[in-house]
Amino acid sequence: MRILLADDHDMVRETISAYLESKGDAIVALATDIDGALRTIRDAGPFDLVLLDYQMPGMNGLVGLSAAIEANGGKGVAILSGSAPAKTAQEALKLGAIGFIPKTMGAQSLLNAVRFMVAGEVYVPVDLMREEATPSTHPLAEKLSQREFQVLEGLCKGLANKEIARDLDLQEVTIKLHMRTLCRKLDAKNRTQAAMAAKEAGLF
Amino acid sequence: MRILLADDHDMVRETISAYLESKGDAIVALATDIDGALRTIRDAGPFDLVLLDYQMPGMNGLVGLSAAIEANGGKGVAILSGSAPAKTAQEALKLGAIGFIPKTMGAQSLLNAVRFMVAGEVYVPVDLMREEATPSTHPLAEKLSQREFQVLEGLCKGLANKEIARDLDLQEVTIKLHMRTLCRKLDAKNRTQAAMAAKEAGLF
DNA sequence: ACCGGGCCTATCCTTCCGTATAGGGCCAGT
DNA sequence: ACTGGCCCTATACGGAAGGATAGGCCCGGT
Repeated sequence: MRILLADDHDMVRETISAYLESKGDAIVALATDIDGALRTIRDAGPFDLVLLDYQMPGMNGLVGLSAAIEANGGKGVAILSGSAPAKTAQEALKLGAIGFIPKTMGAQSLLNAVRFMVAGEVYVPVDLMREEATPSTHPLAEKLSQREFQVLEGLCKGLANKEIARDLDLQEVTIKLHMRTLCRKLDAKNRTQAAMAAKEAGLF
Repeated sequence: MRILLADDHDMVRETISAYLESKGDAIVALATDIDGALRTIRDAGPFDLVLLDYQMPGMNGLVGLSAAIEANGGKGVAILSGSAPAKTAQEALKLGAIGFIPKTMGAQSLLNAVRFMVAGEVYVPVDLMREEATPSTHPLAEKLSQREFQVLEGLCKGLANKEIARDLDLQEVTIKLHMRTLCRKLDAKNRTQAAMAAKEAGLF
């Protein structure tokens, strides 16, 4: 099977490709960014499977994914992600990805998943499906109430209290209240620190 | 040579260890977090080299590094990092790390570096040294002046304009000025969005 | 029945943020 | 010599953020 692996980390790219080639019977082409990946797809024809790192130069969000899917003409494209926000996985699948693979997955499992996807099946790890069933369950987010979580989400978009209030159909003062408890719980001095803490924890 | 590799991403951990064991003549022990790494070091005696992922459960910042260095009694401990802020590398070395390895490095280079460090030498990639010489050189940061960069750094710590002004020995108004141009350049509506953008870009 | 916790709202006040306007100094390229 | 970019400062104002205090609603546990 012919596979294209695109990841900007040389080490990750080379070791994973070496693994797939030795343990699996794969022929692996490599790319370091979206542009390189798209070029390789066009030059070397469609691959049985294209693996795209989620965090890579060029593919802001998932815009690069659509381009790759189109370029690879029918055959599968999957997303490879280090810190998987679960929500991203759903969006990727909605855009037509054939799979979503967190790097927390084992190497042998990766190989199995790759074979599965090459066969045309859609692969999603059970962890993410479970996480979809029980909406949140995040180590840091467990301390927060639902409201506080919503407010934090607005905060991380850089919204003002008034805007968050409008979005949630509440009064501005209420947002301020939540913001204060939020800052306490996240051990932050102000909204910016709270936002950074949330970002650091991988929420949003 | 006996090596301990600690990384919370199963895939990365297993493929890299497979590479080191097949291409290099290494015996690789594995751990998924700091606690596991420390336990393994104590149980299985000191390793010729310990490789710690920078972003891993338990090791907030570099506090886990010191513990590992102490536990490994004299023999080397190195940091493995995905997004290398260069400054972190210097701090790691200051704390007694024997090396700093960005994952953007090739697999063969990793092997060379590992052999080098096992021999007792301190390894740092030239990229980082160069980056130290020419302070910044960041894709997004190239648009920013030095001052703006400093202000952004303070912002990302969650500091108030007044505090940033004190740190840089400037007037608060000046900070406000930079903050405004900063927001324009980062395409942000306010300081929070600017901070998130910086975080997103991997600065700090 | 009572209490506590989460939630929403209100008023008041201080401080900080964001913006505008208007200077001056420094240095590099034209 | 002039322009333009970067840097610093000053004054001023409206609005937002942050904090304190106080009250009411609903629900689950004692």
